[in-house]
Amino acid sequence: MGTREEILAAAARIMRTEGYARATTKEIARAAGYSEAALYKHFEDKTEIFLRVLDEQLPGLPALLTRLEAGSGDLRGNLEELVVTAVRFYADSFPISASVFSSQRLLAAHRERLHRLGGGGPRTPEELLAGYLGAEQRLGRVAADADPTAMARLLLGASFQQAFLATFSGEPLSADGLADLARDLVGTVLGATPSDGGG
Amino acid sequence: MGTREEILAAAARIMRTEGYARATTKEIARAAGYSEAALYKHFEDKTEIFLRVLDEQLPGLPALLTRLEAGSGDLRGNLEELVVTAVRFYADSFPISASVFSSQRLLAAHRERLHRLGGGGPRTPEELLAGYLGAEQRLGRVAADADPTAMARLLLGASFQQAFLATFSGEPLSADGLADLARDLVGTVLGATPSDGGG
DNA sequence: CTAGGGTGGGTAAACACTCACCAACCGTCA
DNA sequence: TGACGGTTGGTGAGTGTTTACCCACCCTAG
Repeated sequence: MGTREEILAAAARIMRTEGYARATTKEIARAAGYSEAALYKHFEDKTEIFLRVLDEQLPGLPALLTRLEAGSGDLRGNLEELVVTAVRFYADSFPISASVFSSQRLLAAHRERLHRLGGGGPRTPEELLAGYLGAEQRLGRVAADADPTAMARLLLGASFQQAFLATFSGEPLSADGLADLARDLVGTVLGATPSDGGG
Repeated sequence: MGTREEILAAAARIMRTEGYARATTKEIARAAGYSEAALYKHFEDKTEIFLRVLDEQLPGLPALLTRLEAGSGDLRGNLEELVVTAVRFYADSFPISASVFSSQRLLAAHRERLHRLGGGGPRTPEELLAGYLGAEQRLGRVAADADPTAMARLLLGASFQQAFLATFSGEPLSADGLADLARDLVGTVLGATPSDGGG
């Protein structure tokens, strides 16, 4: 890992654990094991560091989504695994995403970057999941009158909010709790709750 | 409006529009029309100002939720109105809630406050909505095998995330778009999509 | 010898917070 | 009525600290 990547990793670590306010140039340099001046050999300014963290240091939810293949595996199982992954992903990335709201300048810069990158490239998680559900629908594994976009929004939205609440309250996400949550959410969205519904 | 309330309103305004990073004591004082020293006549320190903003300056989603009465009105209509209100509420409060993540100190202080206030008092939106749905279920207006908690999490979660995405992208929430969203989400959660399903 | 990547030790500005002071209002008392 | 003193809520001008950022310099590989 080069110096540049060490700096970005340190910045991401601090933002996750201490919050944006503590992610000062001095703290980042110390955590990365370099001097403050070194930051400026690799980045224009502090804003660029944060934008790079957002671009390069967030784990990939889209990666899992593009692996979803209609018709393969168990639909319910696929969706439950997706919810578990999504909650973990959101819980991980939330403290960093939230810091974008710390400054209007950061927010504006990040919006512009997303616009430029998002033009013809990867689509949003919502669109990817809706696409998958639509394909399953065409295969007859999802009710014909269902609304794939609404289903995607409900599942990802609930994952997002549950991750937010967990991060907020500081309680760790247990594997069991996550599995229960995933089963209940997927069961409700697919329309038929299995008979052994848990708490 | 007393000085104290003017200060809180100014702080909330700045956090909403400029972000936490710009919400300095100097800026708050200037926006409120007082000197910096005046802030410290009314508040212990800056942290207290932000905690009070969170307590007193956020609009009330719980208020709408407690007005929901099982058996009255149209179930679908009630839920759609709730979704519209929830998206607006979350979009309003997001920039302020997000700033809690700016500092571990703020986050810890806010957690403790929530714990103390939440001990025997008002419950969370999720619990209130699940309670309402359970009551409707007992009245036969919601399918007997449905999971009220999962339904509440899906509806509020999707509202939360859609509000986040709108705030993030900077696009305003149109009344029509919100109504469509609410109809699709509620229709999917209740299990039967109306025949005239829109885009 | 040069160039890229590193550092110690700065700088000016911004930060949260405080101090001595003051004006206006209060009930009291003659 | 009106002088008196205390409390409340306000201020201008600071304080020391922390911030992002930079300069002069250095070390080493090619």
